[in-house]
This record gives sequence, structure tokens and C-alpha cells, in this order.
Amino acid sequence: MIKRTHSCGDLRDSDAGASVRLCGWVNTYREQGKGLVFLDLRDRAGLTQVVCDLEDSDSELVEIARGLRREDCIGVEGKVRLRDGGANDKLETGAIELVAERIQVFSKSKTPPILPDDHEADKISEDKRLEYRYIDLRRPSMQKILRTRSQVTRIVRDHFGNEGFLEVETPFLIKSSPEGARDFIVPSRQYPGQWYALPQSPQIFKQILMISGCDRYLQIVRCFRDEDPRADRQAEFTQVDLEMSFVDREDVMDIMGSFATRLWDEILGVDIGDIPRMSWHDAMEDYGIDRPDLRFDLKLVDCGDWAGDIGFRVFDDAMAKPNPRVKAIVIPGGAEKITRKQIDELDALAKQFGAGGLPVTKVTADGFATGIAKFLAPHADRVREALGAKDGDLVLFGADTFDTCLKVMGELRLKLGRDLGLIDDAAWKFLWVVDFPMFERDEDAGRWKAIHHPFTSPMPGEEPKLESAPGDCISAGYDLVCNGSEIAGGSVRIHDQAIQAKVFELLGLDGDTAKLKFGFLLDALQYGAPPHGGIAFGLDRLVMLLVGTNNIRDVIAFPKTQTGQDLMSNAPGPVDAEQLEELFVASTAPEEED
RNA sequence: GGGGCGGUAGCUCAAUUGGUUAGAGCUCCGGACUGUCUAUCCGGAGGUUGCGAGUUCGAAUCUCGUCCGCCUCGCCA
Repeated sequence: MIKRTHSCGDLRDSDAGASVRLCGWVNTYREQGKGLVFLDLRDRAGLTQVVCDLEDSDSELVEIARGLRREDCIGVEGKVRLRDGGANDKLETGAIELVAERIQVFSKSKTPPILPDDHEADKISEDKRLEYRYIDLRRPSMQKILRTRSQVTRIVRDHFGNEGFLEVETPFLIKSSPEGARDFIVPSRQYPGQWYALPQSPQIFKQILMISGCDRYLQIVRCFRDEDPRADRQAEFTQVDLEMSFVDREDVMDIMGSFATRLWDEILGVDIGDIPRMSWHDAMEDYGIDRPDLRFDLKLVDCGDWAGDIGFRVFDDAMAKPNPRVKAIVIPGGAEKITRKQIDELDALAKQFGAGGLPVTKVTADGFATGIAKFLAPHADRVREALGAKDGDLVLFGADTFDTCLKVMGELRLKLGRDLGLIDDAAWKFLWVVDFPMFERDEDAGRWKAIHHPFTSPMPGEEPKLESAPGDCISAGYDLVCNGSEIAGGSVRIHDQAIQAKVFELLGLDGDTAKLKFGFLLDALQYGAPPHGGIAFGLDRLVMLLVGTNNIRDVIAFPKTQTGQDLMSNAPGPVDAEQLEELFVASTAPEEED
């Protein structure tokens, strides 16, 4: 077997004259008369031109070369020389070529249904790429993503390893937990009718590791949530999971911040600077979202001071709702820039996210025009000042409950940012969002819901509010946000069993239920639990940011489609009746005909 | 579970109001060419229009069902 001495991206003009061996795939094949064949040989490092010429090779070798086709896997032995025909500036190895002296065909390829060319990739439908993933992954850009992902995990292990974090594996077959996403469940053969669940995250185990004296824990771990995938979401995904003992939130944010700084420096050569902080309250009020994209401004303007005074029924109705908000987006020069069609699109978006409609108006020299101008005109001076609006601006309004109004206005702001080209693609805007409330009200269920998760601690001093005003209680949670994407989230945890029990109670988990589901954590908390906290970040989304894709399937070697299928392996699929019998499982799905 | 877009040659797409033998580029196959490099030129092959019904003299086109892909709402502590 021909064993390589170099990769296909290595050779330069300084290597001319050397005898080398390369292995790889035939990227392109160019025949120039019966006696001259050029091949571009590809491996994950690059392309090298191989030449077979009757003038300096025997006819048998040229015949072998003439029989090669795209994606054949071969090894080539020969001499490096400067190119006769002049260098190819498009290739890093373009100064040289490899004059073949021996070619070994490792394996021929059938005619490939898709080709691993980057400039063709966006033309190939994604289902073909997923079906023939082994060919698609040969593309240089896919190889680059795999490399970046590997680089990230290496930096994770190096950075946190140096900080004394211990890598510990937690189980995949665990007990099903009641809150959060739908669990994937696995039947137990040894206990008929009993089930394991796959972890949605190793949350409880990592806390128990703190109680176990591990001090600092790290795991790069698969998590499973049986919910519908999205462009940035898969049912199975990877978290980098961290936990630390004897810390407050500053310690966790420090170490995570220094990691992010190092990552962006080493992978992109970018200095992200100091990471600013914003309270959850400010993020929601000013940006309508808990992970604001700070690459552009266009803040929401609060209209609560005057919205109820102008006799506009939409605003009056909104102000009568519980926890009402009336917010505006003022688009500088928008009266000219935004077309009727765009306003219709914005209106449709607003309705999609629950708004009744989208009140609009234009600011003119003497007041307001179009839309809801007639309601605003009598109060023109006051309203214009409150909005900080100038002639030629377009103003969009949202009026509803806090949740709906901010959701709608936050989405409108993002769409406007994109559509108006306000987003600087080269910018990296990080921030810490802090001071989350502990709970939000779940009106349907008539109880409190944890904003983060039920193990999140209140900020020191906030504990009394668990009794007096749970809705006002601030948590010790924190999210790291970059360019409008939440890349990490965590909190200081509850290490006091009494507080944990109180939180469960507020969440509507009575003592028995809590004991049934989390009893082992509640027990463990009674045996000397250290103060601890941690953070987890989504590796997939982090790599998406670093490589600049908005498709999570691009950063996963073997991803699933939006309906949970693996088009290459055809999972999921049926199993034998005997397998089910052994597991004491019967399917109630309608029989499929083959 | 809801909404939108799509499925035609190996790949990417076209096909007038429902009307002759469903076309093009790339790929592939054969040929020419000794300095190509997204090679070029000449020729050829390649189709159950996702699948199943229905309407019609006639369906890629219209209707119904179904499967698949993408985007999205819900969902995702």
C-alpha cells in the first residue's frame, strides 16, 4: 500500500525535486490527448495536481490514470516539480505538481450522485446531501466545520482542565423527570413496564457531583429533547456542561467569560473585549427579548405614560389588561424607506406572534399622517416628544400584555434590523443577561413556572420574597448572549434543602411528587451540600456562530431532518417482534403495509 | 397539531389556458486534443413527472388522499 508522506495541502515550490507519496480522492480529471492526464487529488487538507505524461511515464501508468474518475480513492507516488504550464493561483499548492511514478487504486467510486464541490453545494438539495452524507462531508467547507468543532472541544478541555475541572461522565439511562421538554424513553428489559429516560441535561447529576466533593466538573455531553426540531435545534444536541463549588455568580461568569475571550481569539482572531451586562428587565423592556441582538440599536420606546390618554381604543383596551405594555419602534426616515408591501409583511409578522394588528403612523412636519394619525394628532407635540421622533420617521406600535407586546415588538425589531441592513455582519456583540425573575406566572395552570429551572437559587437576600412576592424574586441566573443568540446559560444553585423544598412548592410540586422525582437530590442536599453554581453552553450553536451558518445540520456530522429522520441510515425504523417481546413492549401504531 | 413553499433525467431546473414524441445546463458514456486547471470541442445515452385514486377525448399541469424535504407557529424547565 502506498503510504503518504504529505497531505494534499502541504507541498510548495520549495518541495520541488522531492519524492513524495499522497493519498486521497480524485477531485477532477482532465485529459489532454491520449498521453497526458491531469488529476486534482483531494484530501481534507487541500488539492494537489497530479500529472501523468507519456513523455515521462510508461504507457501502463498513463492507462491507469486514464481509467480514473471522480471520487476514486487512490495513492500516488512521484516527484514534485514546478509546473510547466505556470502556477495556479487558486490553489495553495498551485506552484507545483506531482509527476506520478506509481498509482495505486484503493477503490473505485460509482458515479457519485452529488459532488463534493463547495461552489456547487448550495445548488444541491439538502435531502440529497443528507442521504449521501459521506460524500457531502468531503467538501472543504464541511471539513472546515468539523475541524472548527474539534478545535472548540480541544480548547474546552484545555481551558477548563487548566482551571482544575474534572471531566466526569453522567448516565444516559436515567429516571424520567416531570418538567421541561418531552423525554425520550427507553424500555427496561429487566423491569417489565418500567422505563428509563434519556437526559435532557445532566443537571441533577452535576449538582450531586458537587455534593460529592468533585469541586469542579466538566462534561461535553449529548442531551435529548423529544420536541420538533428547527433550523437551530435538533432533538439530540451537545452541551458543554460545567459546575463549580464554593462560588457565586461572579466566579462562574468570570471563568466563562475568559473562555469565550480565548475561543474567539484562537479561532477567529477577534478580541471580544469586556462583556457588558444587562438586566433581564432592561433587555425585555428595551429589546423585547431576553437575548438582545446589540449589533443594531432601534430600541423599543415605552408609551405607557401617554397611551391611555389619547382616546384610541386599541391602546385603551391594552392598558386595561393585566401587566399592560404599549411600545413603539421609531424607524428613522422610515416614511420613505419602508414600502406599503413591507408594512404588510410586518403586519403579518405581528399577527403571527399574537398581535391583533399593527398600528402605524408617519411623522410629518406638522404632526402625523396615515394610519392612526387622527388619534395622535390632537396630542402631537406630547407624543412626538415622548417618541423622540423626527419628520420622515415611521412609527410602529404594539399594545397588549407584557408578554405579547414585547414578543411582537422584539420580533419586529429583529426583522427591521435585517431588512433595513442595520446589522454589521462583522460585529461580535456579547453580553451577560442577569437578574432574571425566579418565576413567571403560568395562567393556564394557575401556578408559578421556573424561568430557568427549579434548582436555580434566588440572589442572596431575595429569599424572603419566596414567601411574600414570588413574582418579584430575582434569581442568581445568567445567560451569555452573542449577536442575539443565547450561547450559554446557568445559575448559582440552591444548596439549602429548605429553600429547594419551598421552590418546589411554588412550582406546584407537592412534597410527595418532589420526593418521587427528585428525592435523591433532596436527600443529597441534606448531607453537607456546598454552595455551587455552573453553566452550560450549546456546542452546536456556538460552532454555528463561529463558522457563520444558521443551519444546525451543517455543524453536526450526521444530523436528522425536521421530522427526526436520518436520511442516510433511515432511522428510525421497525424492530423485530422478538425484540419488542423481550422488552414487554407492544406497539399501538397502525400496521404499515410494505 | 397548525400555516407556507417545494418534489419533473444521476444533479439543478424549464415546460404557454389541460393538448403533438416532457426540454436545457451539468453529470455520465464514446470520440478528438501534450500544459490543462470549473479544461475545451464533437457525438450519444438517460424519464413510473414522489406515490395512490379521481375528473377528462386527453393530466407534469385540475381535485382528493398519502409520503418526503425546507421554513415557521405551538412546543423546546
